[in-house]
Amino acid sequence: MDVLTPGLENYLEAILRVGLEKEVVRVKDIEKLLNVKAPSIVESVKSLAERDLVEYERYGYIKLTEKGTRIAREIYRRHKMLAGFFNRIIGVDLETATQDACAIEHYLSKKTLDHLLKFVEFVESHPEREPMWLSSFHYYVKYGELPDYCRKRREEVKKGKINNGKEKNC
Amino acid sequence: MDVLTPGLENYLEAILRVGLEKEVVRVKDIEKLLNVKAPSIVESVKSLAERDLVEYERYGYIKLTEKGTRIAREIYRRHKMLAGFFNRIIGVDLETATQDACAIEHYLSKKTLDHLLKFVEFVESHPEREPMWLSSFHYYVKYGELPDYCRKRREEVKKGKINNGKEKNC
DNA sequence: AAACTTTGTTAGGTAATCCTAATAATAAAC
DNA sequence: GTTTATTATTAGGATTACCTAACAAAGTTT
Repeated sequence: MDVLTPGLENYLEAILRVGLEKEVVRVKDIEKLLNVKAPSIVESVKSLAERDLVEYERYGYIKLTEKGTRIAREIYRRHKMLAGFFNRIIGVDLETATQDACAIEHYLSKKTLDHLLKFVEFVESHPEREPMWLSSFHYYVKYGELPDYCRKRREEVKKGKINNGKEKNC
Repeated sequence: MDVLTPGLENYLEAILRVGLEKEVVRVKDIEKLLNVKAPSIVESVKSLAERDLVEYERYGYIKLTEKGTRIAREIYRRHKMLAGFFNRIIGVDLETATQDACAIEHYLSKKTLDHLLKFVEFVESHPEREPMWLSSFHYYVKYGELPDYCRKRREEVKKGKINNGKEKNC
């Protein structure tokens, strides 16, 4: 089950991410990516090596094993999903979204992660254009009020002119 | 600033929550609520007392100070918002939603929390009935496919019969 | 009020993550 | 091929947040 602590998950993910950009992964790369000092990294990489998730020899490169790669990809998928959710749906800037995804990605239950993933898929199932309600939400966040076409519609609903009950938030 | 560690935030919140249900708050109440052994609680309550967030004397009751109450309420608001988001919007059962809210509530940035709150408000701004797209999403999560009326509509869009570009996910 | 039960405290310990300072290995430059 | 610079490791410590076991106080029963 969940043998991996949040910290170790984070290192595993970082190793994968560095590996996507560079030929080889070294301690200093992780140092930069995670803003963590070298000794912490060495310690954690050793721990990952004990679990057969990475191969590592003193002063050498850090390489994910097959098992490590599999798990790291899983974690990274989670990360991207969460960051995308915060950024594209909730409307937070990418940097904050990424940071917050990092902060919570190791703590959510499988079930919630699954539902969130489905939510993102659902919302973005037609990626050519975002759903109307979502645009409306982004407008709401930005300007603090529902956009014009919504207000108008609401007035009408209020006056009883429209009430098909099929639309919410506009 | 964020002087409060995640753990302490959690105890503060727990004290508030117990206080909402019972006249007085004691160590054993927190013990039950958080599933944590007494010594951990005593330790943390002492720490909260040092910060003037609670009043506490050995073998006595635990009482939030004014400042403590203010902060605890803030934290609890966050908690409820997140649990509600997971439960009512993302569609996770209440127990899981609550658990996951607990797990992440101390780690999210102010910005993201703010956007999430707005999102919940936005979605539930007409609480009499949930938005159509949300019902559609819940159906999607449950049955793995878009509900009938959506599929039908999609077919029509595909055939070029409809394409007003104003609707997504149905 | 003595005995028992419940509750709270202290002391001491563990695990996960981080750190600094000192040391060692490797790589680069002269 | 020494010297220098970069990079990695070890040793030792701090913090947070838990725990168990032993003890102490408060509350309850008879």
